[in-house]
Amino acid sequence: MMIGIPFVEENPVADNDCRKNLIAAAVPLFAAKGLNGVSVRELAGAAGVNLSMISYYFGGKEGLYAAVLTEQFAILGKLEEIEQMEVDTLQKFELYVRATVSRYRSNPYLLRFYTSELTNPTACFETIIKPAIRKVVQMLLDTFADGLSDRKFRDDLNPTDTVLALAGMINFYFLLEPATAELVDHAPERDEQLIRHIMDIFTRGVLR
Amino acid sequence: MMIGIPFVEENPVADNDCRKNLIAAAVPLFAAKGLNGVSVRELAGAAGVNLSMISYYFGGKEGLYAAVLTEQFAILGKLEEIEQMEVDTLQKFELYVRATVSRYRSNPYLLRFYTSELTNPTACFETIIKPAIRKVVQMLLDTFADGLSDRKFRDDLNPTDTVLALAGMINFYFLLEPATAELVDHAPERDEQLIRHIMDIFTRGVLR
DNA sequence: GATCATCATTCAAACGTTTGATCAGTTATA
DNA sequence: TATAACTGATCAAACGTTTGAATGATGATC
Repeated sequence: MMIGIPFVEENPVADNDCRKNLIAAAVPLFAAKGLNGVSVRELAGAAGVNLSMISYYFGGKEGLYAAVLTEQFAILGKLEEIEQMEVDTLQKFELYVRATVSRYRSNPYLLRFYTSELTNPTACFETIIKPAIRKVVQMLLDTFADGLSDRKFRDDLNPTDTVLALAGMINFYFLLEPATAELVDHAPERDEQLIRHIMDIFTRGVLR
Repeated sequence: MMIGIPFVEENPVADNDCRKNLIAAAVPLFAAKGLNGVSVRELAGAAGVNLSMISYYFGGKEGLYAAVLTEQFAILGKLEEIEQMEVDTLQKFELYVRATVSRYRSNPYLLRFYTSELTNPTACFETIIKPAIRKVVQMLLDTFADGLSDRKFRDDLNPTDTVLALAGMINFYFLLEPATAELVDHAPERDEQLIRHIMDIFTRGVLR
């Protein structure tokens, strides 16, 4: 009988191919079809392992999904460091935009999980996604407050409207890609121009 | 034997309670859990009709889903009229933002279908969602071109970056609501302020 | 050094349940 | 009475999970 989920190595000493392969194969599948859109047989088949390994290592399909999301969202923690950096307040916003772009470029599946959980939340939403997002928004709000107290930013703007506007400009660009691929050039080569334009609009909007 | 889908009244002369109830019940369920997250029994139960009515009226679960999406996205067609209106170019953008806000307020499920299809596209994506989105983006691009040729807008901005920035600001605000409800005030009473701030940032960004 | 017990791991097979779809049959309508 | 609307029962297929056996490596015991 299966009692619990077996040990999880913190240090990657033991490779655990089976476990590793399952997560690697699950990422693109869950990202494309969602938790309910993929079967355990499809997951096991793509990973090249026996389907009972999902229950063995993750306690079930939802456990594997949670493991995937945990791995995907770990990278969001890096954003918190931005506020502590010793650069101009406005440059912190640009760092956020740049970090967001490079995150989506280096991990093409993150945004799918992000919006999938926002739209059709699973059990993971409250435990993993919501806290991660709130940390980022809080960081942006604090950064805005810094710029306000330094008398760099206009004081007639609502902080949340402002930072969500910035986050919206950059996130929505990537979200819309599947629908506007033929209409809009989403090539990575254009990222620098995109960042400049977004920061341009934002800067004119918030500066005194 | 079931041969095909029965007649679909264009004019709502016959009420067709069964069909109507199914769509009405399916909207919140599909919006919350996605196509694969709801069973036909759950749908029929919520509508208070027999399970086989789904196949009878819509040819199956996916048919009901398509009917829901068609109904939800029909309202997007209204946006096309904006470009033809005889108002200032910048005011057209504000009309777009206002229409978007009021659309999400009057139909709280639309955004879920919108982003759900963008993230985990079903068969409906290519036929219903993609064309609808592209029409809106095209309308915004044309509006921007008008402002450019009138020498009202800066000519050093990329049109697509600009209009997607505007669309992102307003859409992302609603998308993020489930995650930031405790952090950000999303009350409809604040909508007017939100619109003003977004248009404020956008106007400063694009005007010469 | 050989034997044994123990352990995590992996497997094929089967589990019971739920799925979406369909059927023949019944009621309602016109 | 003919057609449309609807019902309860039933279907095969797919679902996620569990089972018990097989495997191979590890360490202790004699």
